[in-house]
Amino acid sequence: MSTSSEREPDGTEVPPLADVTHLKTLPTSARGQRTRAALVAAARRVFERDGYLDARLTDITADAKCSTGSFYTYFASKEEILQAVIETAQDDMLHPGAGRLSAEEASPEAIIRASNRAYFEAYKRNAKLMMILEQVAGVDPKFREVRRRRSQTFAHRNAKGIAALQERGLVDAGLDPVLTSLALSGMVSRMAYYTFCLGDEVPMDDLVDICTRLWVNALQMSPEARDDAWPSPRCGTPQ
Amino acid sequence: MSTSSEREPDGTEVPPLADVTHLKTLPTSARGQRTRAALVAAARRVFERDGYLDARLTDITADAKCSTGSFYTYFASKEEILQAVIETAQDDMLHPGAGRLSAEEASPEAIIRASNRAYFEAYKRNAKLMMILEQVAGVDPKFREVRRRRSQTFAHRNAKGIAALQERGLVDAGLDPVLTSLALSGMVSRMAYYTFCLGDEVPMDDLVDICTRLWVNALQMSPEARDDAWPSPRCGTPQ
Amino acid sequence: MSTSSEREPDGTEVPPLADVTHLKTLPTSARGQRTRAALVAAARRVFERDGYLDARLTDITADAKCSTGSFYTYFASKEEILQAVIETAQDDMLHPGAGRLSAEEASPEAIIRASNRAYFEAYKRNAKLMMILEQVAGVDPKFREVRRRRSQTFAHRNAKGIAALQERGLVDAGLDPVLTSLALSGMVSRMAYYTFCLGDEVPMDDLVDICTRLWVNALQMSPEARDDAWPSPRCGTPQ
Amino acid sequence: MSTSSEREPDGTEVPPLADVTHLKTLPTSARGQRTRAALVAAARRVFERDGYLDARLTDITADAKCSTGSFYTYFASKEEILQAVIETAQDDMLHPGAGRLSAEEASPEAIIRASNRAYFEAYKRNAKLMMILEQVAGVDPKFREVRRRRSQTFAHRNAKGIAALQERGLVDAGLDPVLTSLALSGMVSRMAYYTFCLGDEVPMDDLVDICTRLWVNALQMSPEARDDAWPSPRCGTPQ
DNA sequence: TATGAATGAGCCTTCATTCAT
DNA sequence: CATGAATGAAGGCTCATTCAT
Repeated sequence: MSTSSEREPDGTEVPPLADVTHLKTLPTSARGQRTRAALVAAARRVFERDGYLDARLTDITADAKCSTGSFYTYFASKEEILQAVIETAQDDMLHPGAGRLSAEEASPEAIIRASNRAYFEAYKRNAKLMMILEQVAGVDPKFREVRRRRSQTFAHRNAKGIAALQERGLVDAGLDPVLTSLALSGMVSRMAYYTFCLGDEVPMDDLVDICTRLWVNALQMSPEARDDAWPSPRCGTPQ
Repeated sequence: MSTSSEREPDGTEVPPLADVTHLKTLPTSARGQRTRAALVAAARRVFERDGYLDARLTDITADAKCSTGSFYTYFASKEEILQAVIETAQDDMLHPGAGRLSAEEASPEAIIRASNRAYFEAYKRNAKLMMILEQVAGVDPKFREVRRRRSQTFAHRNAKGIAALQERGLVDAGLDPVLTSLALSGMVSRMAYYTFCLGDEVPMDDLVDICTRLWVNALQMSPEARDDAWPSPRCGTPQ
Repeated sequence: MSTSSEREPDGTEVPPLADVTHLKTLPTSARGQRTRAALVAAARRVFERDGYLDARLTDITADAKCSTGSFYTYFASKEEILQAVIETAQDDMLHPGAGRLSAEEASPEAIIRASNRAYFEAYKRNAKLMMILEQVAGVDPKFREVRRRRSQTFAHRNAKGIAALQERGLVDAGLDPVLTSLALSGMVSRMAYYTFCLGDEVPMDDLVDICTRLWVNALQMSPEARDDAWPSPRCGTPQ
Repeated sequence: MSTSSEREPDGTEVPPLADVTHLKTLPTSARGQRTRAALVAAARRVFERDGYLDARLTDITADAKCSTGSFYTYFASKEEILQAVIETAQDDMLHPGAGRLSAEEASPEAIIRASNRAYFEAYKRNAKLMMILEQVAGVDPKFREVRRRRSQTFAHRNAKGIAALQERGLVDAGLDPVLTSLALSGMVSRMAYYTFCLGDEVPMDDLVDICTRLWVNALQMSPEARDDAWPSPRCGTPQ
């Protein structure tokens, strides 16, 4: 779990996606850890079933087979357990671990394509949780910030990639890398939301194809450049 | 107010953005219409100030200087008055009335640019209401549907424009016009949300520039085509 | 309609079954009378459909095709229109007009039987209204009084009949005529309530048979007396 | 408390008078049981004072010295606590425990008399609650059913007693035992309602006398039979 | 006389959080 | 550490009645 600040492969620090300063310390005993884990798992089930706002703490504790009092042994509030639930999905979202292509062996387009696919697949796996996050982000500024950090992590990564491609003269140098990354990453995340949260049922391959093509076009990547090996950071993973 | 189905300039019917079948009939007397209008205006103020979920009906009626009972003369619930509030903003969002360029006198790029600018400006004017809509869409499927219809109205418009440009050979013929429109329109609306709802403070001109450039690039519009006059439907207005 | 105090055949005064002192005077114009009658008819329909407590005045005025304001032209309150509705049924209940047997031509038992049958048939015709009356009597002392007067009218009638039979030596002289009448009349009205309000589905003939037999037995009417002509007031009509 | 199905002395099962399937489970801890009992006692007091419909939940919790929230720990609604209140009175009504005469030592008439007296005395003790039950039975079908079951319990008992007397040739064999029991039991319960709920102030002894006499007469019990020992089930307890 | 919009007091219910056992 | 009973503020909604037009 990404409970402490991490570093990207190039050494840039990745800000934690949520404020992980727990009021409650993690339990030391094995039994305590089991109870805490049961609560987090139960909370995810209940949140995904009922939504965050409609979820009752008693449903969570019932599902976790513990008393309401025990809840407060591990979490200070309903909010805090949601944060814990979200954290369990962050690794999966940030480092999907699939489709990682080394820059030496893959062209820029292939890397963008792989990143997009990895993103969409991770989003699909966590779609219900993403809906929860959208729900609370609409209500609670704290979770708007959580979502913003997640977006920025992706946008920074991609901005760096775009800038690198610009330096190598492979893409439109007139594009502001930060705004471009923000826009294109937002485009991909929006598509993911439409498809996996709202259920618009676009086939996975079509999603990957159209987004990759639009990225490549938007960056004005020259035909020859698309096949070039692309040295440094990953790019194309949207926010 | 767009209470009845309308038609686009080209004759296509625009679906109403919300189910305008009121349970409560619109008041006939002038006095009733005044009261109803006062309630809708008050509701908008209160929703924008406190958010939808935290808004209390009594705050609305107090602001509208009428009794709680009068509220229920015109609306069956908080939900229903929100729908009415949203309707009052729909015309402004769908037909900004600014920057309309006739196809005879403007190039495709100019039209896209004008549409994007008009969209961003309308979004800015209604930003708080858009946040409200995001908030309730996260909570209530009925309003997810309202938002979805709004998106689809824009996406359909733009898909038609893209298809027209493809027929004229001015843009990448390999792009699926519907998915492309969905993606690029989503990109623009996401940028609007970042900027005007989350307060990321990007200057209006930069927003218009980057989005227009990315549209043009993504569609692979040839340099000469950008200056072409572009006959039929507007394009570039994002969802 | 029994809007003024009446007299029994023997000259005894029958108390009005409801306080018929109208706050509102009866309308003089033909139009007014039509509207009032429409309201009373509508009220009966709505009360029978929804019950008194759940009936809304607006449903009544809507059914009567007049405005809410007009209601108060004719009635001072919801209570008052219920009284008016009940009055319309009183004649039917008190003077069923069927099965009246002259004492010269009928035996005591035949008269009791005819009275019981007339009562049950009148109750059946007005069963829903009787349920309404039970409902409001449970809630409002004013209507408990209405019901009590109705009971007493029957009980007085019957007490007189029992006393007459006792004088003629045809029935058990040791029975207090008032209490006996109260008990036996109550028995019959209870059976009517079970059957026609609660829906216990006892055939009409069985109802009449069992009640008549129990009356005759309870009074210890001698076999020969049963066939005797029975001079004066009707007897056996329960409360 | 009669929370589980019971058996009559002769082995017949007595149906529970109310659906005792609680949505809320009975509290296990002593503290919980104390609170629940306090609420039920408070509810009875408040209902008897204000009537069911006018009773406010806050009055009940105030009287029970607990918070409004605690009410919902034990009861799902006002309706449900009324059911609980009624149950506490059922034992007293069904098994008054007074005047039970063994069939070996008492005549049929003595048993009827004792049963009537026991019924009237139990009714008097619970008169206010009986009014509440009448009130809600007029409004809520669920409680009409509760009342119906109570009636049927008495009616079944008595029907059995009547049938036994018929078999022994002591009473009119031509009477349908079920309808006869229904009618005579209804007569007694009606008298109880008049006297103890409407306040008609008939002395207890007169009530017992007249009802017993009417029962005995109605059944055509022969003078010698009245003194007979009467073996099996109790009879005369009205509904 | 007819209309129908306006009134507003009143109460049931929820559920995150606390704390005595 | 575990338990689960106790807490209590807060607000949406109804509908009989009034009254200006």
